[in-house]
Amino acid sequence: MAVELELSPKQKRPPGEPCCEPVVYPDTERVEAERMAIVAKALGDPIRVQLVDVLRKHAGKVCVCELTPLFDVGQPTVSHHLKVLRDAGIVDSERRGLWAYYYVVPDALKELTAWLS
Amino acid sequence: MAVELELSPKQKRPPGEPCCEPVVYPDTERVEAERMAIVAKALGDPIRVQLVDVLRKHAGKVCVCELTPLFDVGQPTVSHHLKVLRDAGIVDSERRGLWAYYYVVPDALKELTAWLS
DNA sequence: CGTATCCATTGACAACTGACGATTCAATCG
DNA sequence: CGATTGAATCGTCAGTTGTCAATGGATACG
Repeated sequence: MAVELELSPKQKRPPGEPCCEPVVYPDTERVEAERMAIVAKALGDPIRVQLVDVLRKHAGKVCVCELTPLFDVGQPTVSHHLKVLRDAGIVDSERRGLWAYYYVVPDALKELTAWLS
Repeated sequence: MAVELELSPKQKRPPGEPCCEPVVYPDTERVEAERMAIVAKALGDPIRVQLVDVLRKHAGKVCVCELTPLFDVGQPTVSHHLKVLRDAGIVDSERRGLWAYYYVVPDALKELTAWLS
């Protein structure tokens, strides 16, 4: 890894000129990067990482009342974190009677995983 | 996917008792979740995602002066984003003369990728 | 009906973020 | 030396985030 690349001038450039010519950047990447960032940002909190972890390990729908006592924060805060995950499309919920069941949206993390690899 | 799981009571619970018994949560997960969140948080910005993308595609060390013109933000802001990535252990830099070269730390994204899969 | 329960929402607050302009620092060149 | 350049740092500012206490809404039970 860490292959040495020969890039641009990099040495003895006459003053008055800019350093390097800008690397072209495909515009399609920009939209893709935005999606990655949204998902990654939603995972940028330990509680939300654990929430996703629990939901995945249960491989089904989990009641909020089971998630709340897992953390040292109040119920509204857990509800807030679940909303962040839902807004990012990572999880979704289903109300059944008095309870709300959350589950990981299949393939929601697929794109980010693919990009990371 | 989305297997239905039989969980706890969930129906006709006598008032006065808590809803569900809390699910046990291994403490080792907590430290792991913290590391995931740190990396994910660092990737939670489109510019930083693109920075990592460019650095990876170049498969080597890239001068900051080549990165700056790629974005619609000033040089100090790009420098700030690079610092965030470096603090998260995702990239590292090497100064050679007047220029700074950045590169993706090998296996820096390995743990997050493994967790996502 | 009234009450209890689960969950979401609101408002408030301190802390953090991303952006900029200005400055600083180190290294190179004349 | 003095001037220039690449890059980092500093201050500042608006916007966002994580948390809580309090409230609200819907459903179930008696």
